[in-house]
Amino acid sequence: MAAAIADPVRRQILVMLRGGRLSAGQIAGRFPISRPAVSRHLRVLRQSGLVRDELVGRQRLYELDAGRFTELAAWLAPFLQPSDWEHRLDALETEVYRTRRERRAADQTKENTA
Amino acid sequence: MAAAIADPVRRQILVMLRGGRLSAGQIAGRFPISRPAVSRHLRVLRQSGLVRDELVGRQRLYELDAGRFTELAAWLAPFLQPSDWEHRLDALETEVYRTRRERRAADQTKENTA
DNA sequence: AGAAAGGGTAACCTATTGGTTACGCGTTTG
DNA sequence: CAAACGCGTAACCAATAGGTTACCCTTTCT
Repeated sequence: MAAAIADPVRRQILVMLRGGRLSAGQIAGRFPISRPAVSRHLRVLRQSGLVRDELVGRQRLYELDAGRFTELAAWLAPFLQPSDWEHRLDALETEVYRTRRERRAADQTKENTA
Repeated sequence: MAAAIADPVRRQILVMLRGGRLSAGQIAGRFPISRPAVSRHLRVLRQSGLVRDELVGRQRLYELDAGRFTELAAWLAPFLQPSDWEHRLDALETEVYRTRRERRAADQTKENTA
């Protein structure tokens, strides 16, 4: 799976898919290489599990599979320093951190009820 | 740099180095492949910047270079879901999170003083 | 039904990679 | 100072990866 992100074209594809689902043709159209070449990159990504595909009519739509990225992050995490995590925390302060506290509070309530 | 972690031997080496500095010979000794083969993997890791080396007498000691892992994490982060970060937060609750809050408090104090 | 569109697979070629053995060079040791 | 140690590099070889063109299947349009 780590080998899947080794190739620059495949990394590009992953970044593109962050913007939403794309068909094979749309993806291939954005690269200077031939369509079959892109098709094989897509196969590698599929087999690595980083990407999922669905057939819709005569086209095949691709989208990210978030689960696998979590595995990558899990492997990477032990190499990171605490300060790295702090930066992430800063970035997500308003997003995650608050909702997290809110759910905490909710859980507290439940515990008291139970 | 992403290509550096594509190879399983190199990933193994990185994991080994998490335990501290190791000489080239110590690293090579833990693999079934020949020493020159390992030596070239080490060169790839060196050139990728994930690893630093220092010559000590007639041996060459290797250690992780944390900075590059941060870059990897930065690339990976946009692919992760908020829930992933929450898990990390749980794992680091006592480590980072508390000291973070403590420093926050300290900064607050400074602001009031200034 | 036939033509066109979307897209994967096969066969093929070249460049890269990862392994091996042979070798060279600086550092330690007897 | 010579022998031994630690380790990188060079030359070579087989396997893999990534590109290309040619081909085939399925779905849509007329």
